[in-house]
Amino acid sequence: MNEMRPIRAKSGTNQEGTSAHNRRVMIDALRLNGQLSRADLARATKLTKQTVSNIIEDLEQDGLVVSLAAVRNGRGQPSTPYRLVPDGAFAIGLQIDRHVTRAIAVDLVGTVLVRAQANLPPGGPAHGAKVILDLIEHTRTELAGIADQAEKRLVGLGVAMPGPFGLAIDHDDPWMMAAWQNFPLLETLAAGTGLEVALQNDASACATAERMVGAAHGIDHAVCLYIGYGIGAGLILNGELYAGGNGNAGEIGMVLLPPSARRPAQASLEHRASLASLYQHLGADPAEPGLHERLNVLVNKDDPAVASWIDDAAEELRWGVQLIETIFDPQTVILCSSGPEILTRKLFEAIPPLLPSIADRPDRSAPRLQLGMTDPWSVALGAAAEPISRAFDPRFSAILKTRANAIG
Amino acid sequence: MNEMRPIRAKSGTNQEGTSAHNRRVMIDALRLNGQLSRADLARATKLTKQTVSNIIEDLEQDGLVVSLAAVRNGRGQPSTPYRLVPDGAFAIGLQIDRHVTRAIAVDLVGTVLVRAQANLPPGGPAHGAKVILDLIEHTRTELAGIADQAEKRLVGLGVAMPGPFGLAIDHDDPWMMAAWQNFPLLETLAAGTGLEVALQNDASACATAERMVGAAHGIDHAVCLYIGYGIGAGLILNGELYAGGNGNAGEIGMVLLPPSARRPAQASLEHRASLASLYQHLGADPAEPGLHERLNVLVNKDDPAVASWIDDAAEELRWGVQLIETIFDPQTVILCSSGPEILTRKLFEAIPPLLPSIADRPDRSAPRLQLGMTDPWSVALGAAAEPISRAFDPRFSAILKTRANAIG
DNA sequence: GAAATAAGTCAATGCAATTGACTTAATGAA
DNA sequence: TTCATTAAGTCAATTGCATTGACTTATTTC
Repeated sequence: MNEMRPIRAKSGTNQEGTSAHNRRVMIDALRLNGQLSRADLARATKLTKQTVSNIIEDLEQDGLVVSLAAVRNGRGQPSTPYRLVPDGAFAIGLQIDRHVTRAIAVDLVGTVLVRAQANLPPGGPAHGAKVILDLIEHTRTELAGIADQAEKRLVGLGVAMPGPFGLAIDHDDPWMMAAWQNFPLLETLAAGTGLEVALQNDASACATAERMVGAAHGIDHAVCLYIGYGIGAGLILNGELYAGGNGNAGEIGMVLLPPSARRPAQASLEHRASLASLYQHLGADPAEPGLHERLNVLVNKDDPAVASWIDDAAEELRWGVQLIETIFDPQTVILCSSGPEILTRKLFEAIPPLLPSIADRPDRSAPRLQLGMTDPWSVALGAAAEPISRAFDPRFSAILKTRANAIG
Repeated sequence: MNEMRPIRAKSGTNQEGTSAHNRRVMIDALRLNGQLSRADLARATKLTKQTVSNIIEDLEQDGLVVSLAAVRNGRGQPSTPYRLVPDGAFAIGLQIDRHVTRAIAVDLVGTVLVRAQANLPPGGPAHGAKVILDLIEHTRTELAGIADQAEKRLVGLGVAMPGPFGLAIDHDDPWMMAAWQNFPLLETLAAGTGLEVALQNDASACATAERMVGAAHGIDHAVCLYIGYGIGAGLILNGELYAGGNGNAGEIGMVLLPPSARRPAQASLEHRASLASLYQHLGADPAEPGLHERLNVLVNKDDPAVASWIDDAAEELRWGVQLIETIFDPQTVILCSSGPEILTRKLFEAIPPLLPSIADRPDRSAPRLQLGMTDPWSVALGAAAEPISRAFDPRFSAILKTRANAIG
């Protein structure tokens, strides 16, 4: 056939794909249920006992699962439960923010083993790249000191930074977030660390974290409403993170208010409910050292300026929640923030009553809105969770062949 | 283990799943590329020539593909292209609207073979159910007259009706759309037809149609902005229709306008840009016989009332497009409507200039907004396309085991 | 004509899940 | 105590689909 035009098609699969999927399903089941016997796994995955036995044996050999003491459950031979081995795999997560960068090392079950932080000098990647590589190196060394075989079991490096990605940019700030986007960051990090590198925006990272160890654990349809310097939504759809056609899905902060709102043209949600808007409201410089702590104090003592911002922001977010519910029909919405915990909590408390929406249904199980992780490190945690998820979670792409065979 | 608490886990897979997936990949590739040789398929799917040969032989035996005349392409043995056989499978689609119901029969490639329509009497399912079953029966009979083996190759019945689904409802209209929702429609239809039945809302159906034979053909991230009696968005995410946690994702018409808009509380997009709003604007009764044609005439002669509605609606939709782009980051947005073609076209022309959004990127290929199918039957077509898609498109769920084995 | 190139087939192999019988270890009833 | 019952888990053989490597066929190029 005409070799000129590219042929569009999905990949096929083979027994390797089958096997890979089944291994992932086992790991996923153990992650969700804590501990399960081989018989449990066989029932839950609809595979045969024998198949499960083989796979579990394999996973045990690979150091990913271990057996626990046998338990009697009535008649019949006692079962031997298995659970995940935390030290079975590790990943490093990197958060790049405006003036700070954080690195985290996690294990297979999402426990944080190392935290490290560094200030990013103004001037963008020209100066920042080395700081980041050093930070990763430092994290990696610390991890190697704590966990045996950590290097061998390192599955990748996840990176989170503010989006959106890939746009033509006409303005920039002293920290040059825009410059970071044009910088070949992934390539630099891959070359500098020798690890597989993947990028997501900070709201997605938050959602990834919530899915591994937080409120979205085991939930297939959840949206994280993330309030950072900007605002974004991290989307868990069909049990997987959804990034959109260009990795920018969920940039809810850039939604313009409707034309009839009689607002200054092109006002966006971000303008009234992000930390940036709070800093502006307070007349604070986002780069001010110790701002986070000062903010913490202000919120604690019920500073009126902060309180009035909370009222305004909560009103906007109330609408944002309704928007998310209406558009995504998730099982739950999770509020996350990189701000001080108390601020997030107060914001969370100020949002109700929620507006009527399709989420207001009689058969709900999860709450419409819940508080997510309030740790400012949760974005970095999500960054670290991504490689773990990519390596071990069941997903369509994992069954597909990635390369053709020698013979054809 | 404790049998009491249910174990959450995904299904495993086996060789059946592999084989099923690979068959679907072949069909998908032929659908997307028109015609391909076995060698083409092997390269595109990354499977071996032999595997492809076996599968194609199977598919040919099953009457799903046929070979065409061999073509010479330079050196080497000429290749034998294959294409899908339209008569390889059929499906029936049913659209239930307020006062009318439509049925369509399509073949494997989405060609419409039968159209049938009936008025729905007021009074909801009590009276309507029989009308619908008769309409389906009629469509089926006609199809059997046209296509050989149609009954044997009928893969299912797709149903489309206005959402949202599953809410507690406190008001209703004479056509009792709400009553339809509480009625065990799927069960009734499954029992009455003996077919597999699936339900989607009308915006989703439109997206399904656009994906099979329209502007979303071969595009993995697309959103249909559908203007019917209400407004909705049909979501194609990662190449599959996304329905949300409860089948209500994309109910964009129910998005409330932000609080700061100084509007009557709880105004929604639907109030100004749906056909319902147009009927109200014109003081027309939606149930008026021949309304569609009258509207057609009005639009054609540039009726000022219609024109002013178009202006208003276009302004709202301009915002709606920006909202969709910002939230889903699709490759393209497709405007669909169940109204008269000219109305849809005028609306489409009135929407630009589009608002700035993340979709406004330097590396675009598809237009940000395009006109979809303007046929009022496209919802019914989408309903019919769903069973075809479910039976033949590659998707994650298709590889998973659905039942455990005898032995275990 | 002969070499090169590509499509497609043949027969054997490989591999992961399946099958059915079997073993082990508990409970509960006689 | 004994023995049937129930359930977990193993063993060895089988199945079924993709793969492998050699081979055939048909065309172009030199």
